[in-house]
Amino acid sequence: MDVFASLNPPQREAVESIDGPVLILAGPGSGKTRVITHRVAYLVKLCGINPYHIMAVTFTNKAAREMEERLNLLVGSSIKDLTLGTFHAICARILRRDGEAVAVDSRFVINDRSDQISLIKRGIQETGFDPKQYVPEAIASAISAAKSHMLDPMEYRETSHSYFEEVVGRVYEHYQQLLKESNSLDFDDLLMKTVQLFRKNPKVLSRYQSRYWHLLVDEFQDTNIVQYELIKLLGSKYRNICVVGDPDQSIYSWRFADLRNILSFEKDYPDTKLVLLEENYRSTKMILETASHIISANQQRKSKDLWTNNDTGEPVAVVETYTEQEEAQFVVSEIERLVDLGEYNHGDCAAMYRTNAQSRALEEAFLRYGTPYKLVVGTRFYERREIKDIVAYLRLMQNPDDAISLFRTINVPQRGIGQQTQAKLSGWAKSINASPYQALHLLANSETKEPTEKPYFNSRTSRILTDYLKMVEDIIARSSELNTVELFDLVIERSGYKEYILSGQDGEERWDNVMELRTVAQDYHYLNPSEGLAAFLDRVTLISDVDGYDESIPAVTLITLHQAKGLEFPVVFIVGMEEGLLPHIRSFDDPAQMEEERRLCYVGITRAKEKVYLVHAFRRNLMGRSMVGQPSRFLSDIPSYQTATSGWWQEEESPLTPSIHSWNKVLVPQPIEMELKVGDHVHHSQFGDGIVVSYQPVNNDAEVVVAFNGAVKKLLLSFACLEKLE
DNA sequence: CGAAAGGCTCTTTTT
DNA sequence: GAGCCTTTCG
Repeated sequence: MDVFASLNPPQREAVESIDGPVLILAGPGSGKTRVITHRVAYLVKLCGINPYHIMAVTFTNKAAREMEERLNLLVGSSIKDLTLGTFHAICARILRRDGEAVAVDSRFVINDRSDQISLIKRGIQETGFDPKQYVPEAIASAISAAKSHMLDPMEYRETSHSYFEEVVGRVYEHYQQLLKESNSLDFDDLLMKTVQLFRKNPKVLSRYQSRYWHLLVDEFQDTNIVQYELIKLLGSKYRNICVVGDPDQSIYSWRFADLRNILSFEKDYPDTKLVLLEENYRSTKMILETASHIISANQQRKSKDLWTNNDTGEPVAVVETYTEQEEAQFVVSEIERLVDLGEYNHGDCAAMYRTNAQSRALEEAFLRYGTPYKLVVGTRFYERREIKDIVAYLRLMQNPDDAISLFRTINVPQRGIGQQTQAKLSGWAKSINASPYQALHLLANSETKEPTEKPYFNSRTSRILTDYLKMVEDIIARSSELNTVELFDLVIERSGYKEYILSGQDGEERWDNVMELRTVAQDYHYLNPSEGLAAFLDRVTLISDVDGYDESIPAVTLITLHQAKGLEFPVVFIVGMEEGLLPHIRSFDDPAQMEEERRLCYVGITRAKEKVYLVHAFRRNLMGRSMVGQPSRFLSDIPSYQTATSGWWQEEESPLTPSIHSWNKVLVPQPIEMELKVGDHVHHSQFGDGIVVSYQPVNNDAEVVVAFNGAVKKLLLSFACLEKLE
């Protein structure tokens, strides 16, 4: 094997610079993935380093799996000793092994986002606040921010300055208590506890430091401070740290990823070797230039010179449709046209959007025309009710103190344990400082206790509770001798879940989902019982969205722009190119967030190899209401010579093809019935009330500048749907 | 005391 | 349009 064949000089340098810190800034399509895999292959094959001494961190499990497959081809099976995975997965493994030193019980379960929200909601209530006044999501986000900056509740409260932060601090403290009681960790804990473990236990740290001679981190622009600290700690012995990233593709700041990590890296490691990968092998010149124009408008950015030897290609198509339905129809009919021409097949095409809600209109159009598509819904499989139910049962077997899972399973199938009973049980458990499981145990087994200490349950309820407890205890008793699949089957059998789910709505489909989960469990049947169960549960919780994405299926990909990072397609449609959607309205008042929206757009366009369509609709249904939107500001950053606003993409008339207009031409010329003058009060459906600041007749239309509350907008009279207020 | 039906709010992106 | 919460009915 020649590890270097077909690497260009900077790629080769990135692969060969194995002594000391390396920062690789890799533009889109610059062969970043190849560099990383070849670097590992180089270390193992040519430098003779045992994969046991290498850690490679990827952004998704899917990326890890792909790297493993490629390395298997390049290096062979010895690669199984490589430490490979996401930060979260790697930390979970470390904590299962060594977490005791920071009071983490090795049987901990991991709470996903929705578990986290429900626990925080309980935290808000039990701290004496009102979850309606303090939105759990907002508190969750603040707590996550604190953890991402490694602040424990005490430290957080020392730094808090507002009343809201005071509330967050109190909830945070109590939330940690709840996590502890239920022996569970949230995503942020996995990272933070691992850092704490290393900081407080030099011996443990030293063991890991000695093990990892080489560290690699992909998607470094999307790491947060804790992750940075983790790498810094792990790498401080050998200092062979290689990080790869692209600041222009940083799109996770809302998850507290911090671009400053790249700056910190060069500061913390002054001897860093910097490698720039600037040759793009993916896209046409037109596409690359269009993307560059869009990203160049960002202020907070180092400019770089991306170039390609690829063909010039076609201009990017900018398309306006009348509604979102027409938008979806355009995407479908255009794909069918390309397929009919024999130029592409369905699997070459992807439709990308800013928000998940946008997938609906697309899906409907694909279904209606029978065009095959695949919707990337990795995590949503695991968010399904039936899946969460079964996972909750299995979590309970690993960790019966897990209150979330206990209350999720206690009345599913319905046993007659309603909210009242659950609240009583929960309250009593809390009052005696026990988990609900322990409380049930006391209830069932200790007749010696004072009767007043126990809550009163009528005989029927008592019996049901005892039966439930007995079922859980029985399964736990047998769990040590059952592999993951056997345990899975036992849970289904003893809980009566099959009959329950089959008798309900969409029973067959839901049962199929349960069986699909079972096939995942089969992957772990060869491990010993406790190890297998833990690994299975970690996997289903730490699953990332794109993990279930299968590129080999010959169908059109429907995907969010965030999920699309790291993928590539010959043909890319970006839909919803409108103000308020891309850029999203929530970024309007924050320039930094606006720049991130722009990067998101950049990520989308640079996924394309040959064709890009930027599509926007004149009106769109948002929350039931039909709204009129303006074309995205990003469209105006593309020089007109690089866009085709009509023509080339629809040489043949297709019966499906909707009427298409260019966004910068008049769409639906309407007679102007309204005369406005400076100073008039007007109403706009999106921006509210405002005052006309200027009025400029243009052809048959007029440009009106209106000062709305907080924003000054330039509008075209015929499209703005302004109402004159008297 | 539990299950089903209607009214309310809020809509970004996700390990 | 959906999920969550509250109310109402059995």
